[in-house]
Amino acid sequence: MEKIRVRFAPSPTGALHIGGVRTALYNYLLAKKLGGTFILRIEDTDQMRYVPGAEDYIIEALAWCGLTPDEGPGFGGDHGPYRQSERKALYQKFAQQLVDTGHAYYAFDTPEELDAKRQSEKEKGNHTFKYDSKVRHEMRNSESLDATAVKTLLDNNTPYTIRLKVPINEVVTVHDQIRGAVSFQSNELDDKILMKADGMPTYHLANIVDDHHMEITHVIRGEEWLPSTAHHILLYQAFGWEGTMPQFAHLPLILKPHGNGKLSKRDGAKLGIPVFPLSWKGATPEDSFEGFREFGFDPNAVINFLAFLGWNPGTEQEMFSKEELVAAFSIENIGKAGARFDFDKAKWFNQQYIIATPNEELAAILQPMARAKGYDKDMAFLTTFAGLMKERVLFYTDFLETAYYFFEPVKAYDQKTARKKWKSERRPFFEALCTKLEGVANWVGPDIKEAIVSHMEEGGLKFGDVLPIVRVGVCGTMKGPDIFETMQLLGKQEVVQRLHLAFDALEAIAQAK
RNA sequence: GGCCCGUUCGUCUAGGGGUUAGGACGCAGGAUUUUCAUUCCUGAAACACGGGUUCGAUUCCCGUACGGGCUGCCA
Repeated sequence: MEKIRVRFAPSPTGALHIGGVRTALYNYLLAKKLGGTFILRIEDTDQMRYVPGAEDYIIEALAWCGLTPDEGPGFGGDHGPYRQSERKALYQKFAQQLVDTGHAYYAFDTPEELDAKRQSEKEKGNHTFKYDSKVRHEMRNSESLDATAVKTLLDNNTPYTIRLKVPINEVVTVHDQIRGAVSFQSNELDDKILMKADGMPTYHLANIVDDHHMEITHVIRGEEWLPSTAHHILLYQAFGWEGTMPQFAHLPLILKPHGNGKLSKRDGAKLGIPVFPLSWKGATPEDSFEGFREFGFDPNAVINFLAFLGWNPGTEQEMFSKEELVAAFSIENIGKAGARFDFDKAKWFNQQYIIATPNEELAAILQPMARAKGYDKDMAFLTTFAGLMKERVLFYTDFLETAYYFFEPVKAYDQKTARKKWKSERRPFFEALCTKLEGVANWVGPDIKEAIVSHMEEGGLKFGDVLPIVRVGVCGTMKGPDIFETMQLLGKQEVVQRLHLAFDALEAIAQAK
């Protein structure tokens, strides 16, 4: 059997949406599972919407997710170039071929004329104007005009588009791998523009020409493309390429967490959740977004989460490494209905990944983040720290934010604990505790605990009287890892120093009430 | 409006003519942990509706409703 070839073909019009990442993922997964080739193709045929930097973003986002293309711009491959703007001549040649064989025609209607037509039809109460087989003879094109008129227009360099001449009274059937047979009446199909007046092809033409020349075997893309697939099949037929036409699989869309419609970039800003893999700095603040990476997500968790938005393995396993996803993936297990973006589930996946990651790896991830914050701690410290904290964080960023007190002095003390637990008359007891701690020869958790417990018993106090003060004194908060382990990591000098400082602060809070 | 796709707990979903309709997230309660979290246990929670077909439909068919997509010289 021939090796499969799939492509991910984004348009560089801005940041790559998380839905696009999922499309890339499914393509990648299928390619890897079948030992095929995963191709990246940049569909930059719209000069108006082109955004500089978007292509770099796409490549960096795929790299972060571990979805490295086998072929693509900058990745090599012998089916290039992989940017559509660099394949213009090819599209022009094939568009011309279609005109010559009677499958397409020149259309001289200007955008203004078309707008006016749409407007007048609307005012007449008709349905939306459609440029199709029923009206093309009323328009200005090489179907309605005689040959000499057309030649004159062409000789005078009149701007024109090339439109697909959709045949009449045919049924076009898409055999979708996910949805089965989907049929369209050709009479319902409009004469899609194939070549724009600026000499660039539209998606439809470029897509078919490229998929054919790049020998694509499976087209896996969003459901929004299902309606135009009928046109695509017509194009394959017009070119005589039906024999090598790829298989189609149209993916269900990713929907908003709440309310109607598909997930949009606005939802990210509105709900304070990431909808892009990486942060994106657009021209305006409204066009700038925080990404999953900057939010503190592990890319493998994002991949795992995304894989389950529209697909499932058919078993009850939920945690999948990329390799396991490759092994388990199949088009048959892709769902048909749109899936809501569930950020709580994404958080859960990330938490599970962090817990499952070895402490040393966590430390390596944390080190650059710590340095950026000016925290200068070695790998041994960070490794122990990671082990202490990993079961109580959701994101990588949480490590250094909620547990900042491992790196710098306590900024604030928990008011409630201070008021409830601090007793002025016990100050001598706690001062003595510090002295006792200074005497601990082997500064390790169990010995620290023993020192505190024995001092507590001598003073006739209970755990509830002593530990909250120690914890808040050292950490400022009642939340955190085992206090004795924490004290060990922080070191004797630091702990004793913090405790002395804390007694004053706690006293002040208690007095203030 | 037209065309196309879809519909199982709040969410992601498994299942499939006869099941106590399964799992996960989230939620509630409990155990462990003298903090928080983790972990474990328990619980509430679903087959959109109406007709068929059938001995029997959540499962098959048809409608309806609802949701989604497309309807650009965007992709």
